[in-house]
Amino acid sequence: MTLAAKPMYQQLKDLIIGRISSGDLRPADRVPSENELVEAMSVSRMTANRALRELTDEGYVERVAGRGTFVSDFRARSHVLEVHNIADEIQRRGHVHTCQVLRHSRQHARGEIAKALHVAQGIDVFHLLLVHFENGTPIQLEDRHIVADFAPECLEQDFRHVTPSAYLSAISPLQEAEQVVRAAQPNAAVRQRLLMADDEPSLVVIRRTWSHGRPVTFARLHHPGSRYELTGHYAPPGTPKSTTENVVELEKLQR
Amino acid sequence: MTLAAKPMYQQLKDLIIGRISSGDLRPADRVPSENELVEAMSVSRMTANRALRELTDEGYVERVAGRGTFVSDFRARSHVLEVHNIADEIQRRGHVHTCQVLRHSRQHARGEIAKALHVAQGIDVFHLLLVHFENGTPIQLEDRHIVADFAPECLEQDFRHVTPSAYLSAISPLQEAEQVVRAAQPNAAVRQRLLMADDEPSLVVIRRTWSHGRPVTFARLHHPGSRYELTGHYAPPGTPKSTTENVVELEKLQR
DNA sequence: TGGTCTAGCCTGTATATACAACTTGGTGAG
DNA sequence: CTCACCAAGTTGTATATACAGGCTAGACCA
Repeated sequence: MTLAAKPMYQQLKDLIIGRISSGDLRPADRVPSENELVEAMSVSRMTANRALRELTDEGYVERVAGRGTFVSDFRARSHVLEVHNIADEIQRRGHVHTCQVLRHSRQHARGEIAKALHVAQGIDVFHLLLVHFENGTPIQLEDRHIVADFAPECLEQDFRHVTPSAYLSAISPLQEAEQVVRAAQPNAAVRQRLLMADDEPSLVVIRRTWSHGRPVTFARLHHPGSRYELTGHYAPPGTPKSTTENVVELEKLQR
Repeated sequence: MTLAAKPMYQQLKDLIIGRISSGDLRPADRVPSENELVEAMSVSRMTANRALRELTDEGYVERVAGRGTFVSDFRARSHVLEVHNIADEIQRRGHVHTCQVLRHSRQHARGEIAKALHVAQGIDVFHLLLVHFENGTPIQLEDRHIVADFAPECLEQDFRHVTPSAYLSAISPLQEAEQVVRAAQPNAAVRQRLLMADDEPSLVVIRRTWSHGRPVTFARLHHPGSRYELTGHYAPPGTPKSTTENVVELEKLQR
């Protein structure tokens, strides 16, 4: 915590980000114009301009000269979410996503899970075990733990139609993520759920996601090696006009 | 191509990026101060400030109040390179990197390679086959093709001490990369080179890199699944002060 | 009714100016 | 010689102002 007052342009940014995070401003909603901020916040237009311009660079809002400033579509901003939501990826390929819920329960965190989520042993967590299908073929086994007090309504949720990552990001913006990718030999249970051949390796993504400074969910995502791959594209920072192209986007391809 | 003149702040950015790319300004070199730009370019200080501030956000330069503006360490800007260079990763862990050159030849591009590199069949390419060791244990089999006219001195290079990616980025900044990560079952040759168990899967990274708008190198990087993983960290755009934390950094962990 | 035009709002950029905070090098006092 | 201090240069922020250009709704005309 710094004691120094934040600069005004940052206060404006925080204000608007707060209204977006809280749901007060939703995607496509109109954000106050520069002149409205000038009057409401008693700042100069250049200061309001800087705040809105940086929010544009960071992907929170989009601006159209002559019309105004509007909250971005969430997916445009949160690459982390884009990575998360396998349903969207499948849909983007024009395929059909279905999901089978194998487990959906409340447990006490222990061992590795408690450690990964930075909670004490025995704290309540939800455990989800789902299989995601693309056009009827199993493509991902999702083994996820969620800190219970972050998502108290979790047990009421029907995860066949809203993926856990979409559900979690609706509760609160997922702000940071850490992931590990490895090749592994799945055990028999995983192999059976994903209809994998005996000698087929799996691609495992282990991902831990933070919200408001604390880890809230820990997921192991198993994929059949013959049917799944991660692709990434790296562009240099700055050259294109939009910063949304500056960040790695990871999406999987099939076929 | 837009016919409209670029805005002045963008011209300033392009100017400075050009001086960095050309080597005229090297890491830690001092960039002209705002007031120097004001005099030299006949712009207002706010315009120079915007140019330098955005270059800071994009990782090209670092600014210190009272001292000046300095070209960033290259590694801080070019995450693509950071991903490339396995020798650096190993060294960062305090381990010893060694390298064995299995093949180092000039070939005619054909089939998949020609297609990936966007060159006609039969065009000259260099082929490299290297094994990278970490503390004496093989950790990566690098199977790389390089467009010959991009790196004409390639055959003279000793890749035991300078990795191909370091060599290539020294020739010209690698500006764009595309990669695919998959789990695979390596063939016997790969398995033998990497000292892998019979049933051990491999993590394969296939990477294609662009410079000045054309693909210049195509690499298949095989890793033993039990000894290698890719880790990534995603932070939200904007919240921290440094943009270097906003971009994915991929590095591998061992043990 | 249907089309055109314009006033008004909005963003995008640029300039001139001002003050605060930080860093460095030199100056002067002890 | 050493320490304290100050001046100059630098970045960081903020304001007031100006003009160009995109967009839209409503006025206006045929």
